[in-house]
Amino acid sequence: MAPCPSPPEPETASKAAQVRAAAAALFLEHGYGATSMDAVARTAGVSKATVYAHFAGKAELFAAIIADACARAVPAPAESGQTETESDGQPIAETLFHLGRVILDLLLSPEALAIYRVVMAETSRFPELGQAFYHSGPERTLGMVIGTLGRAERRGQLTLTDPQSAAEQFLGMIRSHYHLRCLLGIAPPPDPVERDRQVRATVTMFLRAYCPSRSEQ
Amino acid sequence: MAPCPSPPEPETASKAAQVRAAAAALFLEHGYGATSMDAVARTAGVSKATVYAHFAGKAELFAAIIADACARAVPAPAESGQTETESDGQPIAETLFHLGRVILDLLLSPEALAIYRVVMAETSRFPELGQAFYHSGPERTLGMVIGTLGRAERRGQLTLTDPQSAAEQFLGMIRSHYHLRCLLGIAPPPDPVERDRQVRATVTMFLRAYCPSRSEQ
DNA sequence: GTCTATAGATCGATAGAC
DNA sequence: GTCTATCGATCTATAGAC
Repeated sequence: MAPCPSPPEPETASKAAQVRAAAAALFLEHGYGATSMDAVARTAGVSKATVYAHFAGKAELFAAIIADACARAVPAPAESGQTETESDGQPIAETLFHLGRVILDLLLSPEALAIYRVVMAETSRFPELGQAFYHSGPERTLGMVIGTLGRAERRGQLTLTDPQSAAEQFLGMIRSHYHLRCLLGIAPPPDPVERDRQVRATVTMFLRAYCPSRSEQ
Repeated sequence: MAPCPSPPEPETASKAAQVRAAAAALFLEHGYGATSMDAVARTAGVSKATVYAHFAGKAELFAAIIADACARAVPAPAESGQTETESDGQPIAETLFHLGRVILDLLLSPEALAIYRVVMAETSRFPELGQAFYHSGPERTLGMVIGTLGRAERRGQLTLTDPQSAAEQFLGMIRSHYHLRCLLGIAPPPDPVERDRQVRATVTMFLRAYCPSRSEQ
């Protein structure tokens, strides 16, 4: 029988991928200092020498894993909800509610919370990671909100003095205390009903300040 | 000559205080995992055995230092600006501006940023620290804002459906992206002029939504 | 590339003299 | 209480066989 080039073993892919998966799980759960290369190798089911054959060291492995996590956890919902939901006939309240709900779900996802915690903790040791995360995460989200607010303003649905400032206000209210409470481990992420209530309150307040015709709320 | 009970040596106080000071500086700058007991002892100018004579272990030392930092960095400005600034004759815009400015300065202080980073990073290993920090920090700040908004509402300066929700919105906008950017090390804390502009924009937006008579803005 | 085995350094914590 | 000296464990990283 011919040798099978890709064995259907528990190794889902190459050894490098196993190492990446194990390192991602451990780094995001326990942080940089509390994760040892021994634990990475053991979790990945390979030897430590194999880990060092694919990554130059612990710092490089950490940087690669965090960069991966940033690129993977963010942009998927970032582009959605922009073309379909946001149409001319859509009330601005509905547009903002959907946008805010998507962003809140993203912020409160376990992966995003883990990335926030780890990147904040290691900004002094890995300054470039904070930059990379900010550009691929919060900054892109902010740009998305600015775009939505700007288009709504051109449609006459909003009256803004500064779209950037209004977008930061909107995002700040969406995060509110929930993001902080979850990052500190005070309480588990709220259920969908509570998230709806939170986003609804934000949109209502936002429109009271920036909507010329108050009929939508 | 009589023996001097408190020598005017570089040791500012007792050895225990030296250890606390050194541990606070190292833990808040480098985090829990990257700070060794050797480094604490060396920085404090004492031997490692002395450190262990005053604290049972690294975890206990860390918990003591963080609890100290929480109690010290927060309540000083927490009670100010409540009785003096907030009088019946004061316009609500001025009250909110002063309150927001104090809170923003507190959030962006290097000590507060360090505490946020360290506590968030170690929530899995020290869950009680997240609770302690939240109660002595963000929760107290939130209560202060709720109190101010409630009193303003009773004076007829504001019309709120829910003071708690409005306070969280106010705090979220005050934090905005500055707190996040500083936590991630993207940019240094903004200068006083920029902070004024940020708080002013927040208060203006807040009053457009919640102030029945719009004459103040 | 992948393994076993280990070097070399550092960690948290302690023993014993004073 | 404070010191010096050190233990045992663990860490990052590598050498050498296959």
